[in-house]
Amino acid sequence: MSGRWALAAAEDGGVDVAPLGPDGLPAGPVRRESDLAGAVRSRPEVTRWVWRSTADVYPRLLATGVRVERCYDVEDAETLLLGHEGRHGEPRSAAAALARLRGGPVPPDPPQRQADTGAQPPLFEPAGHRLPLTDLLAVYAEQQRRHERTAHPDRMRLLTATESAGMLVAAEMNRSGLPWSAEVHRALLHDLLGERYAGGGEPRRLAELAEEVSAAFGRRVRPDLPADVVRAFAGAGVKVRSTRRWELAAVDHPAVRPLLEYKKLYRIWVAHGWSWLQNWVRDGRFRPEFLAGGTVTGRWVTNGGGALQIPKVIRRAVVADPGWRLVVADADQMEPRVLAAVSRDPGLMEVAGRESDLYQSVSDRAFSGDRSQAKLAVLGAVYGQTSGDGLKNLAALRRRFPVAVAYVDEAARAGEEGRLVRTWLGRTCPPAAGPVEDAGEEAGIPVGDDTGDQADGPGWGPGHASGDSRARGRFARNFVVQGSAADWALLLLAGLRRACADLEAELVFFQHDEVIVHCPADEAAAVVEAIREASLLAGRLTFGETPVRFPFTTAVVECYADAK
DNA sequence: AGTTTCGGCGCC
DNA sequence: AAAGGGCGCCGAAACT
Repeated sequence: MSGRWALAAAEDGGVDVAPLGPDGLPAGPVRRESDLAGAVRSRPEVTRWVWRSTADVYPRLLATGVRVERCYDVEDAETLLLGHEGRHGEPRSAAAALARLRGGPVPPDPPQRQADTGAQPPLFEPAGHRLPLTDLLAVYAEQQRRHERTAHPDRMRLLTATESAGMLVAAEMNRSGLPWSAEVHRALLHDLLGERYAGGGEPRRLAELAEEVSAAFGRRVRPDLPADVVRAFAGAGVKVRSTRRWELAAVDHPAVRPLLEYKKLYRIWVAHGWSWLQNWVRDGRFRPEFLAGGTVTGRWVTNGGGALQIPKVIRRAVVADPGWRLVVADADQMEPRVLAAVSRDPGLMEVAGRESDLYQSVSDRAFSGDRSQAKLAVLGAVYGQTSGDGLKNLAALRRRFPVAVAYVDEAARAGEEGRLVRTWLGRTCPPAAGPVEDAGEEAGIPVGDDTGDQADGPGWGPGHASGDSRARGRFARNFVVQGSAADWALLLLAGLRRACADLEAELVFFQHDEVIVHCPADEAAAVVEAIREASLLAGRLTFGETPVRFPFTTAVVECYADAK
């Protein structure tokens, strides 16, 4: 008997397992086993494990060297199904799902698990999370039925399956870590920042730049304090509203150059300096915690170490093991290609059907030759740009690719009106997503008038198209593209993971549209080919048959910094 | 003293 | 040239 089995913690510390039939219903008696890893290891014929939570179960399996082919994560599916049903806020635990099914009081979700830096609790599925296997299966069966009630059941099934695959990948990457040379990193820091001084103060180079800034102003100024910098410029007769880089860059003053240099290096120092190295790198690996599906759009997030924001200059420290390579693969112009696939705009699909530079092609067709303007216009359409250069070319874009622009416009309208918006596979954006009613809303006030924009009181109460609803429109506009891109990227990851299972190669990094595989040098060519095949398959599985292609720029390197 | 928000910037 | 989407991180500032 192959196929699906289900698994749940038993109250005695053991584990219950049961085979499932093709209909998802139990196809045999529940068996009690004493040990989780043994129960899984002894059933290599199982192709999909149904369990409550991958984050609880899978790290324990990996710790004993057991991997699984596929899984179905009931609580993750519950989250996606609730969202699709427009019930985002409801508790998402399996216990809550069971209570809704049985009509009992729905328990609130237990507090979020801490990032597991320490030892794991002795039992998986601690009290409060655990659900007996028969109850878990009742929830699972109901979820199957709920899939059928969605707008596109086949896509929704694909979505929950691929999110579950993403959870497996994340757990495996958390275990493997990203190869990291502390030695290279230290040398890099020394080159950039100079010596560290005792007492934890600024390193030499930062101290020197701070001196230069102060000298330029003729008084002591701390460049890391925005308020101090704004005051200093005011004292020098220069009005700046903030100390953002682009605003300072336009100012003609001798303090600007050292100030901008300071800010760049300061950033390295505080975010990726010596203490970062101390905290996050051990035994030649950087180990952040990847969280699959950590955002509403489906993009991943990481806990710790800013793993998705590694500055380019620091990537010099990502170095393959001796005799191994890093295969770095980056999807080319992912967003417009995804827009082509979801909107089915004939012109944009044709352009996206070529592997050559899409922005250049758009530029050739819609404008007259300027690639950077085409890129700005496309991204502006996706992000909901409201001014600037991108807007000027939006009209041309609209003429040449009317269906594509209408697609994101409609999403924006839906968002403004509080309607649900979905990705291609059915991940659903909460109706009030985006900036709700928090402060920092004066973004709608034009530059040049800094009078009391908070002295409004009854001025603009609830109602009409506020900056708030426009912000939700931009959020929804972006959601359908960014989220559908995340759908596709998950399929890609799942396919690549499967190919790597036959090799020594491991997935070690994933950042929205970029993956890194660490592999023996003689496997690199096979990995490159696997990426190509996974991309083809992911495009077809996610979006159906379209002419759209998703080419990758792939590099086989020993050091991440050499990839671009 | 401890906790939350802000400003700025890193990545996509 | 510079109002766009998603995040995390850090120290300072602003709170309780």
